[in-house]
Amino acid sequence: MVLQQQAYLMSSNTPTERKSTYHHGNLRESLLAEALAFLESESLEGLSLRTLAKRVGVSPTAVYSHFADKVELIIDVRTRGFTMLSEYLSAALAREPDASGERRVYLLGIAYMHFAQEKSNLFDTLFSWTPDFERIKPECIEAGVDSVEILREAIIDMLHENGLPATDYPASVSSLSSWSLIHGLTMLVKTGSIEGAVFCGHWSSDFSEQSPETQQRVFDHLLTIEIEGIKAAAHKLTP
Amino acid sequence: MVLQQQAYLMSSNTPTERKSTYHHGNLRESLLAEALAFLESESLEGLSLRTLAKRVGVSPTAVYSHFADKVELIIDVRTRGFTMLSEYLSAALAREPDASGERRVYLLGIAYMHFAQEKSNLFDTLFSWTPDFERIKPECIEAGVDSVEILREAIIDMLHENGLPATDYPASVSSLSSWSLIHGLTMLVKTGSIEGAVFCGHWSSDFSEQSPETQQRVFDHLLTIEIEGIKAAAHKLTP
DNA sequence: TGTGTAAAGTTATCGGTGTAAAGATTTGAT
DNA sequence: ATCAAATCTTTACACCGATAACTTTACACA
Repeated sequence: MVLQQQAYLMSSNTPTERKSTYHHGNLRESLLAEALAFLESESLEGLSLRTLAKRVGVSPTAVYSHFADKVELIIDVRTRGFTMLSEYLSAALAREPDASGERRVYLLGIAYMHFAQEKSNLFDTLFSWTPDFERIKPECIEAGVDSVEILREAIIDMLHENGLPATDYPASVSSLSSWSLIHGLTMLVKTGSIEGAVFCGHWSSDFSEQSPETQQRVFDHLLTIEIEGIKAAAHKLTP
Repeated sequence: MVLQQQAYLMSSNTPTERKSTYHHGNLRESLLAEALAFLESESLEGLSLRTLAKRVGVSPTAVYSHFADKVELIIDVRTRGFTMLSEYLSAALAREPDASGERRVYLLGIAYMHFAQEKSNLFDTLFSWTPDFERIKPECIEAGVDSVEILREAIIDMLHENGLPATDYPASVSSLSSWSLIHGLTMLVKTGSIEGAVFCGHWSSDFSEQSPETQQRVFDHLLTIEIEGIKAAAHKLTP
């Protein structure tokens, strides 16, 4: 690393365009960070290796020293994204340490939707894009599983709180049910499918134009249906 | 049209590459049909105007006589797709004309997932792709609303069958809840998110490797939770 | 029955993209 | 000190969406 510092000391040719090192030193990490930064404001569709390389200050094809192709970069971005989602969900629960299981299910649902809105393009990269099956990396699955485990634990506690069977199968099915509901709602809101569909004509205007209170109340009702459903159906959930 | 037929009679230059007409005559329709055919086997990401034009037998830029750009073509493909989805759902109900409301909710859920699997790339085009807000066409919304209306009617009947309030608000919220659940499950299965997440470790293997019976049973349980939830929460659903 | 205008399709071309191949530079182990 | 491996650059190619200027055809109107 001493040698690396020496490299930084080497002077550049032009004063305007100073390129102190031939070797970037941390290119792979920089590219992933830059990709995540890019997705803060622009969609995955608009992401290109060339602009990424330019922003990092490297030649267009330098990327290929660290990623086999564009797909592999996206794959690795996704792993980061899933980790970020898990941390986001954990943070939401940490803000209310003594929350009951049922309350935690609620908090997770809200947090999930918030993440999808705040990191909209990243969320799309996680759930509206899939690599070919054979290219999926175990690290990515690992990162993804964490999120669901958090939900699963909340569900199990909720089942216990209500004196319901909380063995593997009912816990799995209830988790999947809750996740599907929240994920579906999130996607439908994000893609604008709800506008003009369910509520157009039934409400005064589009869903996104409703007051936050109205949106909040609808969300609460959906989760009420979900939780009441789990309570009512739990004893029927046998493999 | 007589003149058009005359045009077809004009001989071509080479015998291998015969181009009988300068004017295609039905290009817009052909392009949309070809795009839908393309999505039968390949993803939206891989769809290009150039290959579309080539398949239809027309120059690369002829597309621009009928579509402002690639986005507009996709927009119109989506309108077709939503119509196809509505028809698919209607057809599923037509096969069981005397089904109860609750039964129809079930049938719609199954049909929705089947459509998403059979027309996977088209489904992605409908729900994982969105044009800029200002480019949305009313025809597309119209076509999309039809599907939800079918579900909404089933839900209303189901509410009536159970002596529950079936006015606008509870019907809307229940519809949204059911749609979200089915849509979320569909997306999670399609993107492979479920593999390795909820069931990895809790079941013997990945979800898609489960027997159809097992998958069916899980689906049934999810819908049981949903329907029981609506029944249990219906009286709480006030605006 | 011409005839001219607008619609429909073509060719040429531009900037941008992913990526393969070959060369230049740096690093680090021997 | 040297040399191979890793890293980055240069060059090049095929493909893509899109624009502009053109040719061809269709059709309304005289």
